[in-house]
Amino acid sequence: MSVRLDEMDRKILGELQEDASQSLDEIARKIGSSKTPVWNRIRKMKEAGVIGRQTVLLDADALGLEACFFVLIRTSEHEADWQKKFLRTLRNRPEVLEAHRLAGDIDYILKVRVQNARAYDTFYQALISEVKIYNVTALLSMEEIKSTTLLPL
Amino acid sequence: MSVRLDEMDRKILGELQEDASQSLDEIARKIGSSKTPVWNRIRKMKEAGVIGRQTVLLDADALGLEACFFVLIRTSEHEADWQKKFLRTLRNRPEVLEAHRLAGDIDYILKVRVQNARAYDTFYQALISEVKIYNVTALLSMEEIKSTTLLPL
DNA sequence: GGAATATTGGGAAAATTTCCTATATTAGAT
DNA sequence: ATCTAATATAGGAAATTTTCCCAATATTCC
Repeated sequence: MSVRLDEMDRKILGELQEDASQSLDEIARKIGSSKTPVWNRIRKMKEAGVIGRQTVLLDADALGLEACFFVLIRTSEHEADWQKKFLRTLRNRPEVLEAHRLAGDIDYILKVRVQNARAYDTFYQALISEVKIYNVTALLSMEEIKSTTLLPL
Repeated sequence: MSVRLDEMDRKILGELQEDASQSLDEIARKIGSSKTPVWNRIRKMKEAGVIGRQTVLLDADALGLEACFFVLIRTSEHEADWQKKFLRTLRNRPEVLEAHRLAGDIDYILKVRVQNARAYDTFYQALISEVKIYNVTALLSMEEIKSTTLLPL
């Protein structure tokens, strides 16, 4: 299930992160190998779950999703039932791109992408009507300085 | 440069987001079309920038990046020079996966992925030594409830 | 309604993936 | 150090896929 990654594996991951549409021959040439090792290693890393979904990154603005909020949530409820319902709600809402349970003062942080402030308010109203929340602070992004899926290798 | 997206475009984008390794024939079959329209539309949306990078999502834990922090930053400096340097610093640091300039009380939010708390501290020390920052709060993620690159269509 | 324009479906060449086989390399045991 | 076993590699061939062309169909605009 797990794999020990060597230098070549990491180079392959780097190339795939950078551009997953490259041919095996191209990747092999760049890292100084041939297509078979590249292919075998990719297959193994997929099996092991190191490599997950192959996807395409879309331009949110072009799709009309021009507003991005970070939402800080405090709750008074900490029972299992409440949490389960809360998680289900978040997972069902496609505008929630990220959700983390935090250590400390603030219990959860969300990243939410919507068309505009009005759409955020609609989301917010729906959220607080579904689950009881003690305190919410929304941080509005004015500028996306950086946004990458590339993990450091 | 810009494209008006119709229903078929959105279906194609949905399929590509879901699994960018699908063949054109497969996508065409799913959305009830044939490979040529799918191919032409993808090409146009790439040219228009609606479709960006094709990538592979890696398992951060498998790569040893087990700690995720959200960093809230307040600064007293708002001159162009300071900001330029700050942005450059963030873009050069691969552990910074997201950075947004915010409206309101808090000036910036970062998402930072590192090996562990010690590595975060190293990053933090490097950051504050490079640029003057008034106040920093780090929120430690205990659990990634949701993390998706799939934009709602 | 008819001409102009754009889009579609199918096909063929080029490129790529997938997998096989033979060779080379590494690791372990004596 | 040397042999053996296990593993990884390079190259090649079949199957699949991409890329692009063309004729046919559908759509738009007078």
